[in-house]
Amino acid sequence: MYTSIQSHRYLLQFSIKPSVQRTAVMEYLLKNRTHPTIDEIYLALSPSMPTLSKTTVYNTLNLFLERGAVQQLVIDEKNARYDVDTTSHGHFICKNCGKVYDIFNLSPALFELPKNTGFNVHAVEISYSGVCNECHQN
Amino acid sequence: MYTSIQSHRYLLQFSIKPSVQRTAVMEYLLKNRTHPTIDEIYLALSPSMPTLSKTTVYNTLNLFLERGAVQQLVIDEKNARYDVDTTSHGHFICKNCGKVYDIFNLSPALFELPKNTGFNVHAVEISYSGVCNECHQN
DNA sequence: TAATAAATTTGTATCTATTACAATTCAGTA
DNA sequence: TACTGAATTGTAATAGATACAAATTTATTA
Repeated sequence: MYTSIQSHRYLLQFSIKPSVQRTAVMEYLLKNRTHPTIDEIYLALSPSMPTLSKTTVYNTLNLFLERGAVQQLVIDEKNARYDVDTTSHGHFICKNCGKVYDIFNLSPALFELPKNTGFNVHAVEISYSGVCNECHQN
Repeated sequence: MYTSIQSHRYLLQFSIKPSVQRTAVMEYLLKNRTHPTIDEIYLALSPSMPTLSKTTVYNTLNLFLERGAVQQLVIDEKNARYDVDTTSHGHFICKNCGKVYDIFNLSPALFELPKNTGFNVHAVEISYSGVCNECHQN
Protein backbone atom coordinates (compact mmCIF):
# COMPACT_ATOMS: atom_id res chain seq x y z
CA MET A 1 0.00 0.00 0.00
CA TYR A 2 0.98 3.64 0.39
CA THR A 3 4.06 4.43 2.40
CA SER A 4 5.18 7.65 3.97
CA ILE A 5 7.76 8.05 1.20
CA GLN A 6 5.12 7.81 -1.48
CA SER A 7 2.97 10.36 0.32
CA HIS A 8 6.01 12.61 0.49
CA ARG A 9 6.49 12.35 -3.28
CA TYR A 10 2.78 12.85 -3.85
CA LEU A 11 2.88 16.16 -1.99
CA LEU A 12 5.84 17.36 -4.05
CA GLN A 13 3.83 16.79 -7.22
CA PHE A 14 1.47 19.48 -5.98
CA SER A 15 4.28 21.78 -4.83
CA ILE A 16 3.49 21.18 -1.21
CA LYS A 17 6.43 21.22 1.17
CA PRO A 18 6.20 17.87 2.93
CA SER A 19 6.37 18.34 6.67
CA VAL A 20 5.88 15.39 8.99
CA GLN A 21 2.28 16.41 9.67
CA ARG A 22 1.40 17.02 6.04
CA THR A 23 2.91 13.72 5.01
CA ALA A 24 0.97 11.89 7.69
CA VAL A 25 -2.30 13.51 6.65
CA MET A 26 -1.69 12.73 2.98
CA GLU A 27 -0.74 9.16 3.81
CA TYR A 28 -3.98 8.80 5.72
CA LEU A 29 -5.98 10.15 2.79
CA LEU A 30 -4.23 7.88 0.32
CA LYS A 31 -4.83 4.83 2.48
CA ASN A 32 -8.36 5.62 3.64
CA ARG A 33 -10.66 6.34 0.75
CA THR A 34 -13.57 6.94 3.07
CA HIS A 35 -13.92 10.70 2.49
CA PRO A 36 -12.96 11.46 6.06
CA THR A 37 -13.86 14.58 8.01
CA ILE A 38 -11.25 16.74 9.73
CA ASP A 39 -12.20 15.16 13.01
CA GLU A 40 -11.80 11.63 11.71
CA ILE A 41 -8.35 12.42 10.36
CA TYR A 42 -7.35 14.09 13.59
CA LEU A 43 -8.62 11.24 15.77
CA ALA A 44 -6.91 8.65 13.57
CA LEU A 45 -3.51 10.33 13.61
CA SER A 46 -3.60 11.64 17.14
CA PRO A 47 -2.52 8.41 18.91
CA SER A 48 0.70 8.13 16.90
CA MET A 49 1.28 11.90 16.84
CA PRO A 50 0.28 13.10 20.29
CA THR A 51 1.34 16.69 19.67
CA LEU A 52 -0.76 17.04 16.53
CA SER A 53 -3.19 19.93 16.69
CA LYS A 54 -6.58 19.93 15.08
CA THR A 55 -5.80 23.39 13.73
CA THR A 56 -2.92 21.84 11.81
CA VAL A 57 -5.29 19.35 10.23
CA TYR A 58 -7.52 22.25 9.17
CA ASN A 59 -4.56 24.24 7.84
CA THR A 60 -3.21 21.21 6.03
CA LEU A 61 -6.42 20.38 4.26
CA ASN A 62 -7.00 23.96 3.24
CA LEU A 63 -3.53 23.95 1.74
CA PHE A 64 -4.14 20.65 -0.06
CA LEU A 65 -7.34 22.12 -1.42
CA GLU A 66 -5.65 25.29 -2.71
CA ARG A 67 -3.01 23.25 -4.45
CA GLY A 68 -5.54 20.86 -5.94
CA ALA A 69 -4.22 17.82 -4.11
CA VAL A 70 -7.65 17.00 -2.73
CA GLN A 71 -11.24 17.89 -3.44
CA GLN A 72 -13.67 19.00 -0.80
CA LEU A 73 -17.03 17.28 -0.78
CA VAL A 74 -20.03 19.37 0.12
CA ILE A 75 -22.50 16.56 0.58
CA ASP A 76 -22.76 16.24 4.33
CA GLU A 77 -24.50 19.13 6.09
CA LYS A 78 -22.52 18.52 9.23
CA ASN A 79 -18.90 18.40 8.12
CA ALA A 80 -16.65 19.02 5.17
CA ARG A 81 -15.23 15.82 3.75
CA TYR A 82 -12.10 15.32 1.68
CA ASP A 83 -11.24 13.07 -1.24
CA VAL A 84 -7.75 12.54 -2.71
CA ASP A 85 -9.35 11.16 -5.84
CA THR A 86 -9.91 14.27 -7.93
CA THR A 87 -10.98 12.42 -11.05
CA SER A 88 -14.61 12.49 -12.22
CA HIS A 89 -16.81 10.36 -10.03
CA GLY A 90 -19.97 10.76 -8.00
CA HIS A 91 -20.76 10.22 -4.35
CA PHE A 92 -23.53 8.68 -2.32
CA ILE A 93 -24.34 9.65 1.25
CA CYS A 94 -26.41 7.41 3.47
CA LYS A 95 -28.89 9.62 5.28
CA ASN A 96 -29.02 7.03 8.05
CA CYS A 97 -25.40 6.29 8.96
CA GLY A 98 -23.80 9.29 7.28
CA LYS A 99 -21.16 7.31 5.40
CA VAL A 100 -20.08 8.63 2.02
CA TYR A 101 -19.34 6.19 -0.78
CA ASP A 102 -17.83 6.59 -4.23
CA ILE A 103 -19.94 6.01 -7.30
CA PHE A 104 -17.75 5.18 -10.26
CA ASN A 105 -18.97 4.03 -13.66
CA LEU A 106 -21.19 7.03 -14.16
CA SER A 107 -21.41 8.32 -17.71
CA PRO A 108 -18.66 10.87 -18.43
CA ALA A 109 -21.40 13.04 -19.93
CA LEU A 110 -22.59 13.75 -16.40
CA PHE A 111 -19.37 15.57 -15.60
CA GLU A 112 -19.38 17.89 -18.60
CA LEU A 113 -19.60 21.53 -17.62
CA PRO A 114 -22.68 23.26 -19.04
CA LYS A 115 -22.17 25.96 -21.69
CA ASN A 116 -23.95 29.29 -22.05
CA THR A 117 -25.11 29.45 -18.48
CA GLY A 118 -23.83 32.95 -17.96
CA PHE A 119 -21.33 31.70 -15.39
CA ASN A 120 -17.73 30.66 -15.43
CA VAL A 121 -18.28 27.09 -14.34
CA HIS A 122 -15.16 25.42 -12.98
CA ALA A 123 -16.37 22.26 -11.30
CA VAL A 124 -19.29 19.84 -10.88
CA GLU A 125 -20.29 17.77 -7.94
CA ILE A 126 -22.77 14.93 -8.36
CA SER A 127 -24.23 13.79 -5.09
CA TYR A 128 -26.72 11.02 -4.52
CA SER A 129 -28.46 10.33 -1.25
CA GLY A 130 -30.60 7.59 0.21
CA VAL A 131 -30.03 4.61 2.48
CA CYS A 132 -27.13 2.20 2.16
CA ASN A 133 -27.71 -1.54 2.18
CA GLU A 134 -26.29 -2.09 5.63
CA CYS A 135 -28.74 0.39 7.10
CA HIS A 136 -31.59 -0.84 4.92
CA GLN A 137 -31.32 -4.36 6.32
CA ASN A 138 -31.41 -3.26 9.94
CA MET B 1 -47.42 37.32 -7.83
CA TYR B 2 -47.84 35.09 -4.81
CA THR B 3 -50.20 36.19 -2.10
CA SER B 4 -50.56 35.05 1.45
CA ILE B 5 -53.70 33.16 0.48
CA GLN B 6 -51.89 31.24 -2.22
CA SER B 7 -49.10 30.36 0.19
CA HIS B 8 -51.75 29.15 2.60
CA ARG B 9 -53.20 26.86 -0.07
CA TYR B 10 -49.74 25.72 -1.04
CA LEU B 11 -49.04 24.56 2.51
CA LEU B 12 -52.29 22.60 2.64
CA GLN B 13 -51.22 20.66 -0.45
CA PHE B 14 -48.37 19.28 1.63
CA SER B 15 -50.54 18.66 4.71
CA ILE B 16 -48.92 21.48 6.60
CA LYS B 17 -51.11 23.36 9.03
CA PRO B 18 -50.79 26.97 7.90
CA SER B 19 -49.95 29.18 10.84
CA VAL B 20 -49.17 32.85 10.35
CA GLN B 21 -45.44 32.17 10.57
CA ARG B 22 -45.47 29.18 8.27
CA THR B 23 -47.50 31.05 5.69
CA ALA B 24 -45.12 34.00 5.82
CA VAL B 25 -42.08 31.76 5.37
CA MET B 26 -43.69 29.93 2.47
CA GLU B 27 -44.75 33.18 0.87
CA TYR B 28 -41.19 34.42 1.14
CA LEU B 29 -39.88 31.23 -0.49
CA LEU B 30 -42.40 31.40 -3.30
CA LYS B 31 -41.57 35.03 -4.03
CA ASN B 32 -37.81 34.85 -3.57
CA ARG B 33 -36.27 32.14 -5.67
CA THR B 34 -32.81 32.95 -4.39
CA HIS B 35 -32.23 29.77 -2.34
CA PRO B 36 -32.18 31.74 0.89
CA THR B 37 -30.52 30.69 4.11
CA ILE B 38 -32.37 30.55 7.43
CA ASP B 39 -30.79 33.82 8.39
CA GLU B 40 -31.84 35.56 5.20
CA ILE B 41 -35.42 34.42 5.68
CA TYR B 42 -35.41 35.52 9.30
CA LEU B 43 -33.92 38.93 8.53
CA ALA B 44 -36.37 39.51 5.71
CA LEU B 45 -39.48 38.67 7.73
CA SER B 46 -38.35 40.11 11.04
CA PRO B 47 -39.28 43.76 10.35
CA SER B 48 -42.90 42.95 9.59
CA MET B 49 -43.10 40.19 12.23
CA PRO B 50 -41.15 41.54 15.19
CA THR B 51 -41.97 38.60 17.46
CA LEU B 52 -40.70 36.02 14.99
CA SER B 53 -38.05 33.77 16.43
CA LYS B 54 -35.19 32.31 14.45
CA THR B 55 -35.94 28.96 16.06
CA THR B 56 -39.36 29.11 14.42
CA VAL B 57 -37.73 29.60 11.05
CA TYR B 58 -35.58 26.54 11.72
CA ASN B 59 -38.57 24.52 12.89
CA THR B 60 -40.62 25.64 9.93
CA LEU B 61 -38.06 24.71 7.32
CA ASN B 62 -37.40 21.35 8.92
CA LEU B 63 -41.13 20.70 8.75
CA PHE B 64 -41.34 21.83 5.12
CA LEU B 65 -38.45 19.51 4.36
CA GLU B 66 -40.09 16.50 6.04
CA ARG B 67 -43.30 17.09 4.12
CA GLY B 68 -41.47 17.55 0.82
CA ALA B 69 -42.57 21.15 0.37
CA VAL B 70 -38.98 22.33 -0.09
CA GLN B 71 -35.65 20.81 -0.89
CA GLN B 72 -32.52 21.53 1.07
CA LEU B 73 -29.45 22.44 -0.94
CA VAL B 74 -26.13 21.20 0.34
CA ILE B 75 -23.91 23.32 -1.88
CA ASP B 76 -22.74 26.07 0.44
CA GLU B 77 -20.34 24.97 3.17
CA LYS B 78 -21.49 27.76 5.42
CA ASN B 79 -25.27 27.45 5.50
CA ALA B 80 -28.12 25.25 4.46
CA ARG B 81 -30.16 26.77 1.66
CA TYR B 82 -33.75 26.07 0.70
CA ASP B 83 -35.55 25.82 -2.62
CA VAL B 84 -39.34 25.58 -3.12
CA ASP B 85 -38.73 24.30 -6.64
CA THR B 86 -38.43 20.56 -6.12
CA THR B 87 -38.37 19.69 -9.81
CA SER B 88 -35.18 18.47 -11.49
CA HIS B 89 -32.71 21.28 -11.97
CA GLY B 90 -29.13 22.02 -11.09
CA HIS B 91 -27.48 24.80 -9.11
CA PHE B 92 -24.45 26.99 -9.47
CA ILE B 93 -22.66 28.62 -6.55
CA CYS B 94 -20.33 31.54 -7.06
CA LYS B 95 -17.25 30.90 -4.94
CA ASN B 96 -16.68 34.63 -4.81
CA CYS B 97 -19.99 36.17 -3.77
CA GLY B 98 -21.66 33.02 -2.49
CA LYS B 99 -24.88 33.46 -4.45
CA VAL B 100 -26.66 30.33 -5.62
CA TYR B 101 -28.33 30.31 -9.04
CA ASP B 102 -30.62 27.83 -10.76
CA ILE B 103 -29.43 25.97 -13.82
CA PHE B 104 -32.37 24.80 -15.86
CA ASN B 105 -32.18 23.22 -19.32
CA LEU B 106 -29.87 20.45 -18.18
CA SER B 107 -30.35 17.08 -19.81
CA PRO B 108 -32.92 14.98 -17.92
CA ALA B 109 -30.39 12.14 -18.11
CA LEU B 110 -28.38 13.92 -15.43
CA PHE B 111 -31.15 13.42 -12.92
CA GLU B 112 -31.65 9.71 -13.46
CA LEU B 113 -30.84 7.67 -10.39
CA PRO B 114 -28.08 5.13 -11.00
CA LYS B 115 -28.94 1.43 -10.87
CA ASN B 116 -26.97 -1.44 -9.35
CA THR B 117 -24.95 0.73 -7.06
CA GLY B 118 -25.70 -1.34 -4.00
CA PHE B 119 -27.56 1.57 -2.44
CA ASN B 120 -31.15 2.68 -2.23
CA VAL B 121 -30.72 5.95 -4.05
CA HIS B 122 -33.54 8.41 -3.41
CA ALA B 123 -32.26 11.75 -4.68
CA VAL B 124 -29.62 13.50 -6.78
CA GLU B 125 -28.11 16.89 -6.39
CA ILE B 126 -26.13 18.44 -9.23
CA SER B 127 -23.98 21.34 -8.12
CA TYR B 128 -21.72 23.48 -10.23
CA SER B 129 -19.28 26.00 -8.87
CA GLY B 130 -17.12 28.78 -10.26
CA VAL B 131 -17.38 32.54 -10.57
CA CYS B 132 -20.49 34.39 -11.68
CA ASN B 133 -20.30 37.07 -14.34
CA GLU B 134 -20.82 39.97 -11.97
CA CYS B 135 -17.85 38.86 -9.89
CA HIS B 136 -15.80 37.99 -12.96
CA GLN B 137 -16.05 41.54 -14.30
CA ASN B 138 -14.95 43.17 -11.06
C1' DT C 1 28.81 26.22 13.21
C1' DA C 2 26.16 30.02 15.13
C1' DA C 3 22.82 33.47 14.41
C1' DT C 4 18.98 34.99 12.09
C1' DA C 5 14.93 34.80 9.27
C1' DA C 6 11.04 32.42 7.53
C1' DA C 7 7.73 28.93 7.67
C1' DT C 8 5.01 25.70 10.25
C1' DT C 9 2.68 24.10 14.15
C1' DT C 10 0.19 24.64 18.26
C1' DG C 11 -3.30 26.12 21.71
C1' DT C 12 -6.65 29.20 22.93
C1' DA C 13 -10.20 32.21 21.97
C1' DT C 14 -13.80 33.45 18.99
C1' DC C 15 -17.47 33.07 15.71
C1' DT C 16 -21.49 31.13 13.94
C1' DA C 17 -24.89 27.58 12.32
C1' DT C 18 -27.80 24.46 14.36
C1' DT C 19 -30.24 21.90 17.88
C1' DA C 20 -32.25 21.06 22.67
C1' DC C 21 -35.44 22.28 25.71
C1' DA C 22 -38.52 24.49 28.85
C1' DA C 23 -41.76 28.25 29.20
C1' DT C 24 -45.16 30.82 27.00
C1' DT C 25 -48.64 31.67 23.74
C1' DC C 26 -52.10 30.35 20.51
C1' DA C 27 -55.89 27.61 18.32
C1' DG C 28 -59.48 24.47 18.51
C1' DT C 29 -63.01 22.03 21.12
C1' DA C 30 -66.12 20.56 24.84
C1' DT D 1 -65.49 30.02 29.22
C1' DA D 2 -62.23 26.46 30.51
C1' DC D 3 -59.35 22.93 28.83
C1' DT D 4 -56.05 20.39 25.76
C1' DG D 5 -52.69 20.01 22.46
C1' DA D 6 -49.95 22.24 19.12
C1' DA D 7 -46.99 26.00 17.79
C1' DT D 8 -43.92 29.62 18.99
C1' DT D 9 -40.44 31.77 21.53
C1' DG D 10 -36.05 32.68 24.03
C1' DT D 11 -32.18 30.91 26.12
C1' DA D 12 -28.67 27.65 26.60
C1' DA D 13 -25.85 24.19 24.73
C1' DT D 14 -23.28 21.89 20.95
C1' DA D 15 -20.06 21.66 17.42
C1' DG D 16 -17.50 22.86 13.04
C1' DA D 17 -14.50 26.17 11.49
C1' DT D 18 -11.50 30.30 11.68
C1' DA D 19 -8.43 34.04 13.82
C1' DC D 20 -4.48 34.87 15.92
C1' DA D 21 -0.45 35.07 18.75
C1' DA D 22 3.09 32.23 20.88
C1' DA D 23 6.15 28.51 20.34
C1' DT D 24 8.62 25.44 17.61
C1' DT D 25 10.83 23.82 13.60
C1' DT D 26 13.21 24.46 9.25
C1' DA D 27 15.93 27.08 6.12
C1' DT D 28 19.33 30.69 5.16
C1' DT D 29 23.22 33.50 5.74
C1' DA D 30 27.35 35.11 7.92
